[in-house]
Amino acid sequence: MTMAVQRPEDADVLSLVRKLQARDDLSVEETTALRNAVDRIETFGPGDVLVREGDLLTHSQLLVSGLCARSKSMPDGRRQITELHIAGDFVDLHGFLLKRLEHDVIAFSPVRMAMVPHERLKVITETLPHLTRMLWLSTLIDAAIHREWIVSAGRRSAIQQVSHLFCELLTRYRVVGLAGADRFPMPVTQEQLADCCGLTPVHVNRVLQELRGEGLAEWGRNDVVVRDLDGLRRRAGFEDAYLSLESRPR
Amino acid sequence: MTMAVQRPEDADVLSLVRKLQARDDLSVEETTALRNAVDRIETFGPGDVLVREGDLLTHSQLLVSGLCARSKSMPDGRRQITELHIAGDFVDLHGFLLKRLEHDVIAFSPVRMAMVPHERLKVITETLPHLTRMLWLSTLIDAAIHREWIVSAGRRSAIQQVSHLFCELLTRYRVVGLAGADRFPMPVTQEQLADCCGLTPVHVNRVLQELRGEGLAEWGRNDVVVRDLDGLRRRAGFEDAYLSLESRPR
DNA sequence: CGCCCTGTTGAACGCTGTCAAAGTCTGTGG
DNA sequence: CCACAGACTTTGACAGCGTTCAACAGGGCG
Repeated sequence: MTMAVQRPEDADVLSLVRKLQARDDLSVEETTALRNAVDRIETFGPGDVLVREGDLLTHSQLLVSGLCARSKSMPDGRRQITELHIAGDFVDLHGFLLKRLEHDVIAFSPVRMAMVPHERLKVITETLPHLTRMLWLSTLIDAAIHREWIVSAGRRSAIQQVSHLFCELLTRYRVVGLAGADRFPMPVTQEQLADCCGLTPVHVNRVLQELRGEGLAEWGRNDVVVRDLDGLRRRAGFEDAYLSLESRPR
Repeated sequence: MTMAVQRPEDADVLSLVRKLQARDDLSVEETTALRNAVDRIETFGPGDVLVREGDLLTHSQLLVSGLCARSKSMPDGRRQITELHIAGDFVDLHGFLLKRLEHDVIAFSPVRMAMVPHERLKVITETLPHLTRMLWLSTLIDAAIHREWIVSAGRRSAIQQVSHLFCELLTRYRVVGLAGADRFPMPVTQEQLADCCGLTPVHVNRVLQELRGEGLAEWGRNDVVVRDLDGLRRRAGFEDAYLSLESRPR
């Protein structure tokens, strides 16, 4: 897939600002600093590798639009996805301090990435402590999501795992204002969904049929339609506390 | 179990300093700031709850000695542990910005905790940017460990999971200088180990027998003896890159 | 001495994986 | 407009890893 480079615009940080504002107020100075931290915009297509495992990193990438995933590959070729990222997520802010990631970040759809040089992030840590804490917070929410995925993989049944993931994504899309009334974007194959849940594509297929049969959710080519949110939450045992949706001083 | 309160000493931050120094140099000013951030020391016993899910937090706790765990409880009473913490780990530094944790932190052994008021952490973020980044880094390593556990729970067999956990703990204990030549402390029941791996205690028991039978590792009441580290690593597919053991400017 | 927690063992069950094949959709090019 | 290729989805039969259930053993501690 070809890659295009563009000039950044104010709209590019909108989803990130929404995401952070849901957890604490941001000042104008802070939102401006985020906007100015963006060096350029690049676009990629499905399957493109945005960050390769082990590479030394100099930029962090903010997902402006589209869907991407953190994917860990095993020696035998099997894969496990450890997080899905939607607009407003800094897909490799972890790389700002880790310097190398131990996994790939790959695009699941056409994506627009805002490139932020680590040097500018460093300046933020030296001049804007509250904004620094908010960026730190965003990585802590990533960690909380990781923990919930550990519970899913370790203790939930296949149908609960898929249900839980759907609840999580609907909630996160709502935070940035990108969910429909009862649906959210999901441009993902069943094989990729299987890699999220640690299942096989065959079994994911059966689970999706069961979810449809129970009237809970329907899997489409590009999105998921939630037919019965309460039922889905109950099926999943979903509680949104781990997403830290309270606005409070941080 | 009774709780005792004591005055902090320099030695209380030693393991943390070692852990951070393994990733980047710390200045004297920074190590002093860490030492002065400690308000008091408290001790707890096995089974004690150090942090309860949902509580509003005002301090973060640095584990000085002993072993503790992040534990998520499900409605049906089953549990999943999402991380084990050893000396030098800030068990709820995440709580500094999340303000509430979505899981419990429990002691697995007698533990010594250094209590650090959030107010003092906030001052660090406002005056010591590099130390702030190092503390942030420590939470990013937690997240990397979480991701590895997702892979374990999602894609590794039971014996690989247990082997991988042993490799991880031996490596982390070595960083803070608390591992023996071929062994590390593990004051944990098989049921608790099962909660780490998303398995049943019965199956964990069989896996431990298999590891012993293959001459890879032996499970003791208070520690694990690694008989064949290379073999264990191969069995687990263990790579230590996710622990960010390179010292470099951050 | 006796309780309770922890560890151990065996047998049967079942969720999910594996394997194989057929069906469907979509974009492409003739 | 149709034929075709390739990726994705769907289905069925069967196997296996890990669970469940039950019973028993061992050991620390009151």
